[in-house]
Amino acid sequence: MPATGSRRGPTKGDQRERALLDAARALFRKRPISQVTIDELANAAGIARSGFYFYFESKQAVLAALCDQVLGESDREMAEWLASDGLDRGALRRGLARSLARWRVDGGWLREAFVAPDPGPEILEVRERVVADGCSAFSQRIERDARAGRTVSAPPELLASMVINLRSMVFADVFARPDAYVEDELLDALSDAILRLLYGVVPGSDAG
Amino acid sequence: MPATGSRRGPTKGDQRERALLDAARALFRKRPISQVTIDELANAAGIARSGFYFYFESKQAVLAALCDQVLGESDREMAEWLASDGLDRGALRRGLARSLARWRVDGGWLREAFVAPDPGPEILEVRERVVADGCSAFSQRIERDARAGRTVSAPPELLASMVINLRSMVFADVFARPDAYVEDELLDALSDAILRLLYGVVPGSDAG
DNA sequence: GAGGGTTCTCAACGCGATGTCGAAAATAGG
DNA sequence: CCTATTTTCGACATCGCGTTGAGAACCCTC
Repeated sequence: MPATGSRRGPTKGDQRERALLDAARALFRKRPISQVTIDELANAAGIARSGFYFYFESKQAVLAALCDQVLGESDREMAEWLASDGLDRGALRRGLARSLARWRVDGGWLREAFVAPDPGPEILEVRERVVADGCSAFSQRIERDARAGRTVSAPPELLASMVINLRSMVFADVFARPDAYVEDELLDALSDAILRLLYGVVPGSDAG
Repeated sequence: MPATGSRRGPTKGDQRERALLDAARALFRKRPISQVTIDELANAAGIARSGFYFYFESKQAVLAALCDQVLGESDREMAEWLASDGLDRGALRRGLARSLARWRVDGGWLREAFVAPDPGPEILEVRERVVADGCSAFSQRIERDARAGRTVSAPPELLASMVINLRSMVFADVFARPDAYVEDELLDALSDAILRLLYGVVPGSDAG
């Protein structure tokens, strides 16, 4: 099997690997992943098509690597709220804002990667890891709330996956129709919706 | 361009078109759409690969026709709740149950079709129509509630899309991991979540 | 600055899926 | 039975993927 990649110091090959990753990110931002051929990906990185396979096994593998990269960056987006106490709508809203900013840039292909019909094993692995991590982080927050006496009427894992999915889908929709929403209003509505979903009411709001 | 299909009376060709559609549905239930080749699709319907093109222009076209078919059947799932008055958790839950039953069978490929990265124009058209219809139906229900004095704190269209997406994602998850949920509990939790999302509280529940 | 191992590059090949064409077979009508 | 339309299929051309094996570039060490 090829695609062992380079192992020694940061030689020429590492530059190429980066170049491929960068080229891929740029291309995926412009066009559906399935329409980007390995040929043009390689060309964009300055090598021939067959050279591509020295670095990656397939387009899926590039995608997985790219996801890893981006998702690593995104880990801290919601950290503030996850660590916070009480409902803390402010922290939640800030986290959502950070998350939305990322979606605005890389949302398209990220969504493609994560929602793809038949992802290769590499993607599947990244996907499962990320979903599991996200759900467990949210679950913990929710369980903590439950112990603190806040009302939570469904299994925390289910609520966690609902919140995560809700966020993703709304952001995906924003990405698809950028002009349909005003960012501030959207963030307000989404924050409220999540708090309502989790706890039934929003402090300072008119629910009752 | 081929694929004009048969136009005269219900001759032999119409049977074949149906056979193709049926074969496609059966195959798509078993395997990711992208892995189903036109060759095996045609064979399953009893004709040679090249004969396929007499009936459809591409696999995408078959998929679009199939979506049309299924989505027509599904229109009435949530009708009861949409027409009902007040919170009517029972009607909501029944609608969700019906919807879930369909997802259990056709959810996989439907999701693939609707969530696909770069759908052909045919799919795109069906998709947009369905999403628009669904959102507007839900929006109307929500607006009616708002007028009736029930508290709704976000734009109805946004809430509608949240509810629809929430349902889809939860069902998609059920489809992916059938054993992770108990149907009754799931439906309870989802009904409550939706009511909470929309109105903040659930009648007879412990929110407050 | 020659040798030798590793790292990197690429042209050529084989494969499988798609879509097109034109000729032939089935079918229906007169 | 003869003819026109509908339906079927084999052969071809194309495109993208992944592999292979030969060799160029690089980087050490002596």
